Amino acid sequence: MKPYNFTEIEKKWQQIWEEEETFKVMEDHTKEKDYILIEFPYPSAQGLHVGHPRSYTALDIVARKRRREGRNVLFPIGFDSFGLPAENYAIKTKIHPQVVTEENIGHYTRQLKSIGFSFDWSRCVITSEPKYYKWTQWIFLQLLKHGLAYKHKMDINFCPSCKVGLANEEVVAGACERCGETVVRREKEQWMLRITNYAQRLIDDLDDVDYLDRIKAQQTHWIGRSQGATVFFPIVDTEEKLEIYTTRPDTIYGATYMVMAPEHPLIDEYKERIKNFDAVEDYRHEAKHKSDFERTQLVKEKTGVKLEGLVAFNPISEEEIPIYISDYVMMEYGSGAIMAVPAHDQRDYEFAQAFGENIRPVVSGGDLEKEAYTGEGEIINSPLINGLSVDDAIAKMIRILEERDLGKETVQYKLRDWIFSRQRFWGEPIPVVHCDACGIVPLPESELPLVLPEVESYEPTEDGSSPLAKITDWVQTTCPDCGGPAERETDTMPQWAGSCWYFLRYLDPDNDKEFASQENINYWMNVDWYNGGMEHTTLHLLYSRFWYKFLYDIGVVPTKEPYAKRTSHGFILGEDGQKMSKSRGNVVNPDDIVKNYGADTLRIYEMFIGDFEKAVTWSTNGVAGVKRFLDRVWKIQELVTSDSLDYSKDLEILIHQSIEKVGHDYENLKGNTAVAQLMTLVNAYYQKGSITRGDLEVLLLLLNPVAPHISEEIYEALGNERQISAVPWPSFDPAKTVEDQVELPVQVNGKVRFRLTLPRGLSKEEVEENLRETQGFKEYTEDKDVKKVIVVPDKLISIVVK
RNA sequence: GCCAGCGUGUCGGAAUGGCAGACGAGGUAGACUCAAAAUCUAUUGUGUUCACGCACGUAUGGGUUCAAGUCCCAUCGCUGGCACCA
Repeated sequence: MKPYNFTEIEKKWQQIWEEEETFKVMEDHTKEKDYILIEFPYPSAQGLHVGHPRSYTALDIVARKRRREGRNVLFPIGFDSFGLPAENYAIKTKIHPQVVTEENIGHYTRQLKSIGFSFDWSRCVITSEPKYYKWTQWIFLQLLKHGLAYKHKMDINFCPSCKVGLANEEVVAGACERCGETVVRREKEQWMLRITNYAQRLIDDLDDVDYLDRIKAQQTHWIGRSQGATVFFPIVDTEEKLEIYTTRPDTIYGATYMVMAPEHPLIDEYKERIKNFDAVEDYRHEAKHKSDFERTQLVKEKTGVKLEGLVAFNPISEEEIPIYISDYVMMEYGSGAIMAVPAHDQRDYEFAQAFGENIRPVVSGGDLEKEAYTGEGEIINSPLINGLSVDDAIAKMIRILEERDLGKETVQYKLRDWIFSRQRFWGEPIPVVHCDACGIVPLPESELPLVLPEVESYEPTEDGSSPLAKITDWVQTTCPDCGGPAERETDTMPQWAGSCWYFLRYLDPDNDKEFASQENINYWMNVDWYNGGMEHTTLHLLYSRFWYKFLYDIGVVPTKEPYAKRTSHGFILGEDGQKMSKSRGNVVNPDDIVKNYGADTLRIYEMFIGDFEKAVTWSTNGVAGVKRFLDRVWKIQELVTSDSLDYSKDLEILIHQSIEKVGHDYENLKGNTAVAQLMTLVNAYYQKGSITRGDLEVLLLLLNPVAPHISEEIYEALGNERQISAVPWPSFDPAKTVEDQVELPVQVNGKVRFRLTLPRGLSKEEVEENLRETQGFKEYTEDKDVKKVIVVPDKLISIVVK
């Protein structure tokens, strides 16, 4: 017999699948569909990571299995090809990001094909292609039209050396990730998307989808809904009212001072009245130049400045109370100001201690000598609500505030609007112009796509604008509305834009009239199963749900949620248990595994390595073990001594069990135990020494989703005309998954003492009758009192004696 | 600090409340070989016994149960996420 030449076999089958378009999906809308989606990769210069095939294989298995169950399966692939690395590379080398991106996509494509995924390559989408991003721009224009995109001045992280705005992820320990320069805050006008309008729906609709609980929990937490009250505190001797948000209106009698964020606009408005404005300015300056990093590192020490000359009035306790500014209050949350209740909030407590402010308890309990008391208790020192519980007091105080027009019940979210512009080149141009006469004017749809112009250099400009700003003849244009001179927007969209809707483009990737035909959308949506990394839970996953809900609102998609089911895979760590990285030298290249062990070994190993959801450590020995398994599978061909398509009698039960278990495990991302079961089956075949053709074929049918090449090869060698990919998934007979006889362990006072073999299916009474006959029973109950006999039919017997 | 999850042999890991350690790796012994690799066979939680066996054993301490790795309470440790969010 020929040796197992995986290189040859894998090349052969990959070629067949490509030529025969085996996995091309048909728009046959009469069939039941399954839309199975993996997160499309960013085509990095490093090439595929061994982490990629883990989730791709798991879902490829599901796709391959479900096709064989007669479903119309869409399992597409594409590339999320806009992004920073290609641009940074371009700055260094002057090579157009497009060129690098194309090369990388070519590399990824070859790698992915070498692993034998059953993607429908004919539907490949690439987000940096104009025919794709035309529709990303189109969606942006719809958002703009519906008031969900707006420009807003705000502080961003800015690297003075690179002259570029940085995303939070690009700031490491307060410094620029690329050059190490200390990052400062700089005010810039940014495009924003009103994701906050959808906050409540993004929480509520999680009830209707099947996501892992931890994904739901993380999203809910990220959106961060809280319920409380807005209260207005008048500022003495002015018409002004300071608006605050609190979740504890019950403690308002304990509000002995107020704190505003350093950026609060009221400060400038009343600077004439603030006697120590210099000190205030110094503090504000300091706070502004503290990076987010420093701000959070200095959590312990409370700092601030009292505003001399401005005094607030607590409208419930009717006292005048001082106002401070402090950077522990954030401008971005609530209204940028708080009522400080030092007795019942730990931060306020610390601040009050540092500044000698009055700590007045209004809820009984705790020890205010040590810390603030945040628990339940009876309201005290609060004439209007004394004696109530916290919950009742909150409700009553909100009523009082509303009656007296001093405030109202309010819901707050931590979620902020999405900063949607980047001062970068390699992204979708934002398709609007700035016209002196008309303001911001969207491009008409007919002018889409607005394509990226050629630029000389990819460096940002002096003032931190996108390199597009330097292309004068591109920037200078005419206003689509008035025909007068206008300038194009030079910001581009963030990396996340293209991935917000790519799953819709797969449905109809070449359509140049619509982003996808309504017919196809109606047939394929929702995505039945979407798998991706946990790191995308609060960004990509949330953003794309937001866009999809918007598309639903404007009537172009039929469902409220894009993804019916979401699962997540764990990371693969290097052999040393550390994250794989070049500098650690622990990177495993999937190409090497394919070359030295074969794609099937890689695929099986990635499944066998451990619990799909957990982080796992790469093991070269483990890979070798899987290869040994496939060698054994290959050599099973020599064990076939009968051409019968029936299963061997003494293997029948194990085979039926395996069909059940392997199918179940594949569907539940338990590739590890599915593979273990296949190993058990193979071991049993060897144990028996001679098997039928039917025995081998059923093994191949089960093995095929995880190891498609070797299984097709052996199946063909057995003389089958059809490929396994066209053979229905095998079925099992539940009656044949169990033995006629069962061996029941007999526990005496919780310990297994002996066993009893009985026919399956006996009633409790029958089992007990049989039990009482046994030598063991007599032995263990001799001169003892049998308290209880518990029979779990076909499982176990438990005897309690005294 | 908060949220989610985890803790099982030498290692990766299995176990709808019902025989803990499936499957794999590694180790040990043997077969084949001049030898090695590969392959095959046996063995492999700890203690104790010549042995059948017996006792112990799923981070720690307690509890519920005829029965707990699994459920409950507390503690310790680890991982991921969030974090001066009022």
